[in-house]
Amino acid sequence: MQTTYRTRQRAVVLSFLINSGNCHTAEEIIKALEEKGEAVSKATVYRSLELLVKSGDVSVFYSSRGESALYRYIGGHSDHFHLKCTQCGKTVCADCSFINSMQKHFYEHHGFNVSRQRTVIYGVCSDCSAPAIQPLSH
Amino acid sequence: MQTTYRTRQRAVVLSFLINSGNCHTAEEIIKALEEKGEAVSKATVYRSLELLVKSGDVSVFYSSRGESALYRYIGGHSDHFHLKCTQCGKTVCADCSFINSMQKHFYEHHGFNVSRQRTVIYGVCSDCSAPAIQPLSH
DNA sequence: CGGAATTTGAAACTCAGTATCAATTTCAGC
DNA sequence: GCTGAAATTGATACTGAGTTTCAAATTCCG
Repeated sequence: MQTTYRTRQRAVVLSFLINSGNCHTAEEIIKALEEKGEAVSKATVYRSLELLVKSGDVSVFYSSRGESALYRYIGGHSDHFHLKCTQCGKTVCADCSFINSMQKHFYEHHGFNVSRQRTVIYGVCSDCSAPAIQPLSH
Repeated sequence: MQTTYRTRQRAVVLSFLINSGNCHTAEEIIKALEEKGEAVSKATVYRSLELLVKSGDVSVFYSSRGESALYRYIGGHSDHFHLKCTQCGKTVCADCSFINSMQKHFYEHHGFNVSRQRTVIYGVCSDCSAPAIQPLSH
């Protein structure tokens, strides 16, 4: 299925993500478009996002249950992982070359082709590490 | 808060996970206990799981939204990541020393203390990759 | 233009997980 | 072993992100 952006609604959702460049929940997008006077219904926003993810223009990433999925424009090529702090909930993007080694390792030793866009690394960020830094657990 | 297992319900949930050794959704646990005649209410199963996760005996892992969280007994020491295939949905546990390097990298370069139990690596498994690829065994 | 096919939006629905609260169980002190 | 405070349970109601439904609107294409 070829994704086309021939409707106002899809174009508006896509361009919102392109202009922002950041991660957004579906609800954020709905609200933002409403405020811009470019209202698009909930159902249509979800449907558009699904298409955009399928076409590779946008990445989804699911953190914990109870938190909404985050959508982000990647224009078909993304190079980062998400680091999510389990204490404060903040999400940071890690853009660095170590990721290549990781990808290589999992491919060569586990036959597993890592998806950079979808992977989430959980842990505790530096801000939340207690004064007396806990030793690496387990 | 010290986690104690002084109630029948918590003990039953824990021992179910210990005996199984596998990942289970909360609903699976509820149903299984019912069938064993050891019924524990939904609310209590969720509460017990939360305690068990806090105490480190059990790990949760959230895959995509729309799929339930998976709980698994880890007895306080787990050394693996979850590799989840975005095509067939299968989840594999990767237990290997490379994980130490990863943990070290994210700690040293990003100040981020990676949680092995909670992290999910997404990608495409060898079964779903193009025909010819065979992983090196590990 | 005109009819078929696609897309939209409002509203109802789903369902994993959470909150509520009265009833039950456990615990600590006696 | 008894007793009252504290913790825990379970039935049920609730929540909220995401999905489904279906009639109305829009787009496509000959």
